[in-house]
Amino acid sequence: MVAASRLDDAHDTGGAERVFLALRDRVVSGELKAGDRLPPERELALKFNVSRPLLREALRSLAMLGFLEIIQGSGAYVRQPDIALVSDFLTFCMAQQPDVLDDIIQSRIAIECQAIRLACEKASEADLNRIAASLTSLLDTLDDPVLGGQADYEFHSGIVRASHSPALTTLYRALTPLLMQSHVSRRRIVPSGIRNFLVDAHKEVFLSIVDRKPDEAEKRLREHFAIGDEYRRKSLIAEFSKTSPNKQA
Amino acid sequence: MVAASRLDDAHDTGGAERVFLALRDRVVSGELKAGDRLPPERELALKFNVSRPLLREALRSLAMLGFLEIIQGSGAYVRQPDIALVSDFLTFCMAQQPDVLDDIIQSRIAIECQAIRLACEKASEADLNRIAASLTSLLDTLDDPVLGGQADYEFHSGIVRASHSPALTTLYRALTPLLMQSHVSRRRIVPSGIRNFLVDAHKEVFLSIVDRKPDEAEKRLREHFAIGDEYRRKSLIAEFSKTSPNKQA
DNA sequence: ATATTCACATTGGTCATACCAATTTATCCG
DNA sequence: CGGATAAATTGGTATGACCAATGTGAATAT
Repeated sequence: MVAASRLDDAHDTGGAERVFLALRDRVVSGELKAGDRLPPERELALKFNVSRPLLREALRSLAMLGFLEIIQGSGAYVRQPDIALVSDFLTFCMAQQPDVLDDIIQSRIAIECQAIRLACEKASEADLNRIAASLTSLLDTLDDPVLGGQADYEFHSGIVRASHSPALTTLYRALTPLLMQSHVSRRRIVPSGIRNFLVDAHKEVFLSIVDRKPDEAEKRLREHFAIGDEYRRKSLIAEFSKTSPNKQA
Repeated sequence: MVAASRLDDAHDTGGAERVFLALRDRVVSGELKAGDRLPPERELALKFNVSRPLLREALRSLAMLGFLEIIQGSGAYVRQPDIALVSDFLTFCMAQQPDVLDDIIQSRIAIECQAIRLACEKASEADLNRIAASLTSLLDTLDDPVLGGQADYEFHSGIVRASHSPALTTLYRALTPLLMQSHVSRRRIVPSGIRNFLVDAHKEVFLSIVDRKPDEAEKRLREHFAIGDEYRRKSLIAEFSKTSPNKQA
């Protein structure tokens, strides 16, 4: 009842799909746990009353979805699907829609703002230490756009992790690849003179967590995002008016 | 560079996977647009230097992932993958982790709180009308747990939709199946005397959007969620102390 | 001339079988 | 007992054939 979608419409799906669904359900229902080995193909083919090529279509599909790992000579093993696949797929789905790259930041703000509130409640000593460490490396990598971007990411993902919310963490991880695209490029255009200001913003956010003040923390985080957004607009306008100083209606 | 994951590790992947990746990349790169028909299987098999069963393993996998729709007698057509598949997968990934069902609500709060801020900026007349309509049907279905839950969902998804953020909307849609599980059941335990109070909370949230006051809107929405959460706790405790009045350490 | 129908070509769906390659297991020899 | 080798197991691939659904176009009836 959980995993539905179009796949299980009453439609007498073809043989391959029938097998695919049967095996998939056995995995999602927990009947097949991670690490379990499936029976040999020839045996499974008999059990499902299909030929081996058909059965293999189903197995291969499950493997591509990350439900199975198939090892030649050994067998097919159930495995925990990796969030990275969701991420890929999500990336693709969103990439199809126009202007999503500019919009994806909204998901990020959403998750982080909720995460930081939870972090104010639940952050452990270790969480705070980790975030503090990323703050330090943020300071140390001010001049390196790549390392700096990485430190920045670790700071923010540290907040999400400190929320101790698996759902938020999972979502954030799924969005990370998409975020990366607009992330590094954004940092590249930040005027060098203002970097200290950005660092201060990070510090303030961090301190609000330490002080366990959710409202303040979220407020500061939102300001941090807003400022970044403002810079992006400004530099976009600057770039734009440089090439075509008229077009702005 | 976008969609990476383990699939394209240097590994000289097997033939089927090779074909799978080649075709998948042609889709994600836009070389194959939605609606395009692939060459016949026999022809493709030749082009990739694989046998038809092998090629079919790849095609079937793509179909299961939602990249293709295969129609007997007609052909294989590229199609826009459906978010519902992401949803399924996300559902499964999260379901594997313990206590996620209680935690998924955090994702919901995150998205809606960000969405409501955007909605305050961008909500159109039509958006407001839609939300208002769901408020009305919320009033009309106070006694029906199913219809009431549906109206409730329409109210909240209306807010998300009013944000005009494709990213938030997509994510919300992906989470919906998971939300549904804890949604209806929660409504069922709301004491009937307090329903008017809940309706008022919805009204206040709505009015804040109409007034275009993001901070107020988010605050009220958070209160709305907090109250729901409180009810849930109370009824859980009540249920708990009924069956085993001691165990609480 | 147009519409309907029917036969044929195209294309995916399925099967059976054979053989190759990697792994695992059993066996044998030291 | 342990390592090496052979046999069995298991996935990987190929070929060819036939069925079923669809699409196409020609022949026919109106």
